[in-house]
Amino acid sequence: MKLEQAKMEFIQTWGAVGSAWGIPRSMAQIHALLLANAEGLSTEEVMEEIKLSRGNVNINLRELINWGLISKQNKLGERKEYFKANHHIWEIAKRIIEERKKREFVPIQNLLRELKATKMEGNPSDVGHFNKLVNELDDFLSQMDQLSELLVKMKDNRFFNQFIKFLG
Amino acid sequence: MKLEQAKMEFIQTWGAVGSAWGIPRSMAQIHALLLANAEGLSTEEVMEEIKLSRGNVNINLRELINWGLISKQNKLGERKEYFKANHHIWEIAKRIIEERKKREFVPIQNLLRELKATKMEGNPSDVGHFNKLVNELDDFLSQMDQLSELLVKMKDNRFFNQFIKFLG
DNA sequence: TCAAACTTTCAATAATTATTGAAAGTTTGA
DNA sequence: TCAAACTTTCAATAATTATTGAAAGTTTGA
Repeated sequence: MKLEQAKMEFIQTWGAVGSAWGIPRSMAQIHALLLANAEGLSTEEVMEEIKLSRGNVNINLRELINWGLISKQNKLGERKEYFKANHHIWEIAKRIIEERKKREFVPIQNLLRELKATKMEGNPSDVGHFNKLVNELDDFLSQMDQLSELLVKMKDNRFFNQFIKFLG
Repeated sequence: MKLEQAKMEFIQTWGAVGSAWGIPRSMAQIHALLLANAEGLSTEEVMEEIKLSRGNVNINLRELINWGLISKQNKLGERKEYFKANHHIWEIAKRIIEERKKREFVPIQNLLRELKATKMEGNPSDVGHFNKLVNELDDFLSQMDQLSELLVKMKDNRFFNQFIKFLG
């Protein structure tokens, strides 16, 4: 199989999976493209490789920078900006976990904390059920939070491997 | 605060967070509503409480059943079907993890496995970089898979708590 | 067998989200 | 200071996804 072909498949799949989360397909595709290339690419090159408009590429490159998944590069004597992926898998995972936490955990945790602090009026047994739910969810989310902290502290597969082996 | 009001806030937030993943807002809202009620509700009641059309409620109730997050209930002497949430947090988490794995891990893992098995043609250093990426990603995803298996095996917060305390 | 009570389907539509591309903006070096 | 080389913005549009609601389908018990 030609390398180019393999890269394209990788980009397609990463894009599809990304959009199954809430990540825009183009953003995921651009990320995949940059991951697949050791060197940084320019906006033009990205546009060319995955057939996206200038605006789209510009916006999504910025977003990838915000996520901490890629960074700008300047080549000596060139004015053009190049974009290079962060290639350390654990770093990538860390960034993605953090971004998803922001969107998927924090809002619900904030609400739960608020609800816990509130005295409910209503049928006591219904109130009881609801408070139980709020408490259990909050506990659960705190646990997940702690787990993600642990994960984020790990630096590579090797450490993780031991950790898993130890528990399994 | 009135219980009803609190439930509504919970439903709203759960819906918003859900749609920040790939989960349809209505599906997440219906789930939240059923979680918040100890007893099962009928299609009519769900429609009434969160102002959704019959079709929408029907489809999303079915999807929640597919996810294993709710189940049908029949009340003695009544023809109507009632829908009741699974209220065990760890069960809920397990189902969600499994569904998300299907959508977010399996497709990329399949591709990676395929790519690993393929001999690439191209510039050796580019091929090297790409193969390294494929291998590292595959390793990483396997690890996450193992972690999720572990999580799913835990039955409640208490066990998880010890586990976390031990590691932290 | 029939009508009432219910559930399901699905084409049409609405809502949301992503994308385009041209125009405006910025930076650079001569 | 100016024009060339580049980046950014954003209104218009396209694409996708969710929702509606009426009609069709199914089940029940008399």
